[in-house]
Amino acid sequence: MSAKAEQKERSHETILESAARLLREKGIAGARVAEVMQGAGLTVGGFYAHFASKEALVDAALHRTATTMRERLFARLDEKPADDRAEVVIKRYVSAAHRDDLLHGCPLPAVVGEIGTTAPAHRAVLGEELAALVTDLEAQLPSGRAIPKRHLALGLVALMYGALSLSRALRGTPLSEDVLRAARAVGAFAARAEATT
Amino acid sequence: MSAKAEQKERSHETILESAARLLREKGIAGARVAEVMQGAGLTVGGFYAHFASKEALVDAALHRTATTMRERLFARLDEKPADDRAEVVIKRYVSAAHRDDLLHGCPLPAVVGEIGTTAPAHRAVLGEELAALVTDLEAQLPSGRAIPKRHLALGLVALMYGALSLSRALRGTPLSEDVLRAARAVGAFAARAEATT
DNA sequence: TGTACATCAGTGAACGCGCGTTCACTGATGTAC
DNA sequence: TGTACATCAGTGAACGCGCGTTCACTGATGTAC
Repeated sequence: MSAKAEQKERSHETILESAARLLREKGIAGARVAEVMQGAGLTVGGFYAHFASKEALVDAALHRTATTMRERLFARLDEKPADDRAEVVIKRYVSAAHRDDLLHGCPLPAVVGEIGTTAPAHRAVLGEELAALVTDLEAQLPSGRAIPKRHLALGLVALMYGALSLSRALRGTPLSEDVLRAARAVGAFAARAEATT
Repeated sequence: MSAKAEQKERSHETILESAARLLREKGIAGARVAEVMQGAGLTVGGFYAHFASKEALVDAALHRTATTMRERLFARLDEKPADDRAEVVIKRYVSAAHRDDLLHGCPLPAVVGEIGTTAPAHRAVLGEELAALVTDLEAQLPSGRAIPKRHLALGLVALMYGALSLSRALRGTPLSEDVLRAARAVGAFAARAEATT
């Protein structure tokens, strides 16, 4: 590949990384094209040689951030006892560290509300990434009885997302820690009790 | 009171109602001042005689919508057996009807993300309304053992909010119904199992 | 009761600002001969 | 190997548009005498 093409590919990557960071920090509307380009060390004008529109950028950044988040969430699980794995995932996701880690953390809290209201165009990516997350979590669940595995996984995802989302919105207030602690307790309880009931 | 003052009070109320509706439909940024006033049958210019700023309006509308939502959620619970009440609340909140009822429903899905990212000014109201919701739910929970009542209530609120939020964002796709069903199952399970374990 | 003035809820147009997108241009890299 | 032209990643300024907020004005209501 020519040096020119390599350069462009590098820029594309840098733009995506910058977008991913801003998306998690400021949401869809808050991640402005000019700021994304500035974060990539470039100027606004060049953006449209890399992406067809802001919408396309957001879709790409959402896919990217959701993927890296999933990788981190399910990393090195083989080191843990099989029965603990779901709980480990829950604890990793529902934690103060994850709440504060906007650089590598989950993008959902910053975008789900907007997708439900003013940015329905991103509904499809959201669906795909969520389904992937549910599938990954399902694989770590012990077989239960009262609730089908996939339902339990989906319910746990709703709990995890809800807790992180509220915790981020309440950052700096006591409730922010409380909701994490509470959700960890309820999540672990549901995952375990289901397995042994 | 003079007819003039009465007129102004009526307008104030109408503006708040219009804002409450738009806030649930379109979020904070999406609820534009001009549209709020138009929805109240007035023009933009008059707005600042009623509210100091858009921020003040949003705070007021958030308090209003959260309050009416809570009233509806906990209405006529005395008709239900004490042991079922928490589950009834969960089912009312985590339902397709509530997902689609933007006129009277919960404002949280539309605003929590923005408060966490671009609108931290509303963090205080969010905290107050959430605390009120948790307190109300806690009062309907049977006494459990493994998890303190308030923690269980807070965890259930995270689950309920998370499920409604995702369900609204995924409206029109199969996952939208699935997440409601899954969260109802997990919520009812946690509330019940906790009481009897 | 009537008249002259004051008040004030609401209007409509303008303000400054920031956004996504477009476009003529630049200069380094790549290609043809 | 050297020269002339083509390509194209990135620049910087402009575009149209919509937002929150301001403000001079209007006309119906309220008040003083």
